[in-house]
Amino acid sequence: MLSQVAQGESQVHFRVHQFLARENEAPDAMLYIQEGWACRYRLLSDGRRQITALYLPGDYCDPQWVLGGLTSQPIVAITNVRALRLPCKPPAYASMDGQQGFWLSLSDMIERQSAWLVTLGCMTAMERVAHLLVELFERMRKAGLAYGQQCAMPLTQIEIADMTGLTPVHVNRTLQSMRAKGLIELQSKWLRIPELHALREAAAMTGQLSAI
Amino acid sequence: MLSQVAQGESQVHFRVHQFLARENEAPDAMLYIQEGWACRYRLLSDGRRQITALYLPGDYCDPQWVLGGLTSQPIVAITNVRALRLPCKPPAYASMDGQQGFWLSLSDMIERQSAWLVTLGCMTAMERVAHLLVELFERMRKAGLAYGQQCAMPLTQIEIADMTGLTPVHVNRTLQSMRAKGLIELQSKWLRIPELHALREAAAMTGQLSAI
DNA sequence: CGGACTATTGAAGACGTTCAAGGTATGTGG
DNA sequence: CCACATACCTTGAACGTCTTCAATAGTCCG
Repeated sequence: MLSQVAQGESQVHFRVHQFLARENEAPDAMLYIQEGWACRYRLLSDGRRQITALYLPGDYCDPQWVLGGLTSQPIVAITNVRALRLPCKPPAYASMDGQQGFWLSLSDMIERQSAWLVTLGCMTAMERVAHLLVELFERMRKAGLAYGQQCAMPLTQIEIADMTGLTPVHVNRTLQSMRAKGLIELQSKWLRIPELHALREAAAMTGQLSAI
Repeated sequence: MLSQVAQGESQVHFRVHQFLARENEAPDAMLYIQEGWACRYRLLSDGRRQITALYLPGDYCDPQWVLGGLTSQPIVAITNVRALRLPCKPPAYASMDGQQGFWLSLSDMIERQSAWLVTLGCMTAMERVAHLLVELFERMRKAGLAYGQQCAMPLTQIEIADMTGLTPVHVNRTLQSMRAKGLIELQSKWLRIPELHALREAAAMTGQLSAI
């Protein structure tokens, strides 16, 4: 979408576990992720954590910032991240006219969030993990980062647990069960999906349109 | 916010269980809810249902429609609904300049959705139900529809179950447990919260800012 | 009054959690 | 290059929360 560094834009880098944004900040710029993964999350006082959004290459971070207000949740790098800094003075929606891609991005984020409400509210462990892996694969493919049936998958099982609302132990057992069924091959941060159709079925995503 | 019927606007009414919107429609107008409750939901092929948004008086239905695209989820009336029809031709963001209230509304909706991801991903049954009741009460109060410690609460236990990701049976037991602890009084569609502070604590909402 | 939906209660069972321990990678510094 | 530390993954056993199934009682409305 953005192929070169234009006026006011600059490249920034973040290392694993480094914050792209902290809580209650007034963001002055959005980030266009070029490489690496990041996530937004909420931490409860007793240590429970829920990841509420994932940012992959090609994503804006965070689209909702243009609506104004403070950042309500921190965003942290899951891998090393390279991004483009896009200055914006919220509420900056006026200046976004014609940036179809950006509004689509906001719309997509809301849509994904809705889909995750359904997943967390209705689905079994297997369906949740399957849903996550399908979503990741299809987003990576859309970003041109899938190679045949494979793509990078840098999430740890703890991070998968914090996304799916499960415990790390149960995520482990669920992944093994999926491996045993031949639904996925997952090792050394690399995911292969022999039959996407089968995995989508296991995710109760039949009938839903693919993200492609 | 809107006190009279202006150009192009018109009042519309919906009865309980009537659709405000169906799936895969191209919405040509937003609705500004004046009276009554409605909800957006997703239904799975095997009957599981997740309510993904609640629309109360003073809410726009649905803010994300201005971002364009088709409606991805149906919206149905929970009670009789009176609303104002606000024509808009998406993408209509350009014409929304200066409508601060509207953008705030979109921002609030995204914020609430994030909060519900946390609730569904991390919280116990008691915390989920408490969270829902606190949120409803504070939204009703904001709309000027709370009277002291009380407000209307037209949701059935089945609808509470579909919001919280629990079974109706367990919602029933949870509500009784909350009544036994003196956290709520709930009967004939009317909610009273003796000590909001205590209920917020039961909802693990301590430290979070009130919606007021 | 009758029918449909909603609320309540009990008992049994499943899915996921918790606790605990051991094993395997990964990276860093000496 | 090896030693060590840290983080991540894997496995087992016991437990708990929530579900499921089923039956009864209450409420609303034509």
